[in-house]
Amino acid sequence: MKIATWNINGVKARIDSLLHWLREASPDIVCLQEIKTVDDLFPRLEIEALGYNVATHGQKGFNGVAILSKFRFDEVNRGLPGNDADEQARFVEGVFSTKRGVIRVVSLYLPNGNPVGSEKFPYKLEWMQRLERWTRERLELEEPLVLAGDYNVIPEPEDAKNPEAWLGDALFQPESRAAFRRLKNLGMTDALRAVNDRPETYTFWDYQAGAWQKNNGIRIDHILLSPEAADRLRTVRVDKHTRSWEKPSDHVPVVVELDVEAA
DNA sequence: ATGGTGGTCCTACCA
Repeated sequence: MKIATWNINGVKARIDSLLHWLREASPDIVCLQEIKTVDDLFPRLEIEALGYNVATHGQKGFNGVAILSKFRFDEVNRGLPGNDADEQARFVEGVFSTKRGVIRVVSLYLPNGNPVGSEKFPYKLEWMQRLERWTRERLELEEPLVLAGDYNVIPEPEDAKNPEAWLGDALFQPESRAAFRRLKNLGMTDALRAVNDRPETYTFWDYQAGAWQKNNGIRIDHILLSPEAADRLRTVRVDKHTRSWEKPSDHVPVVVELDVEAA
């Protein structure tokens, strides 16, 4: 089973690229972030025509996440619990049947948090605290769990070409990095780090200042696996070539292959 | 480099 995450930075602007990549990569489950549309305007038909089921959690203009799946959804849960005042669409969970129990897959778009010092940074940390609590509860189920998405966290200096340039940024604050470590310390495995030690593996390059041309990237799109999922991890791949396409997203897909079969 | 680019939606806001 191939499970991918991709921040597509606007599904309407990216639909041709998305369809092309779906045909090329043939992932079984895809977690999308920043769809930037309400559910009714999501280009569902074109994607369904490729054999995918679609679950969206959209919002007008900003944010928005979705899961595409070649397998039928047993269950869909929208929104990260724990704060009824939070109206931002950043979290959707899909549950699927496998030959041995279920697999749970989350598409998450963690708050950016910039600028540090504004109300956006504590919102980011509060969201991460809720994600930690949610994950701790899900881990009690002892099921394969995949938390895939744009975490907006640079975990370590080696996850940036120029780490010193990010010192004042919410993505690289000690508090953001510590919250990401707490999530991992619950027992979650950073899939890419588990099987890939190649230097300069990034998932985001800014549109500005020739960042792509200079490979001035950062690794902020992560796939975290529960023990039951990590034990079945086969491969991890970053589809970096999509960043060279016309009208690219500033993020590229990350794909894991798990030794899990759908029912 | 108090800029640089891009998406959404039409006026700024977000990243």
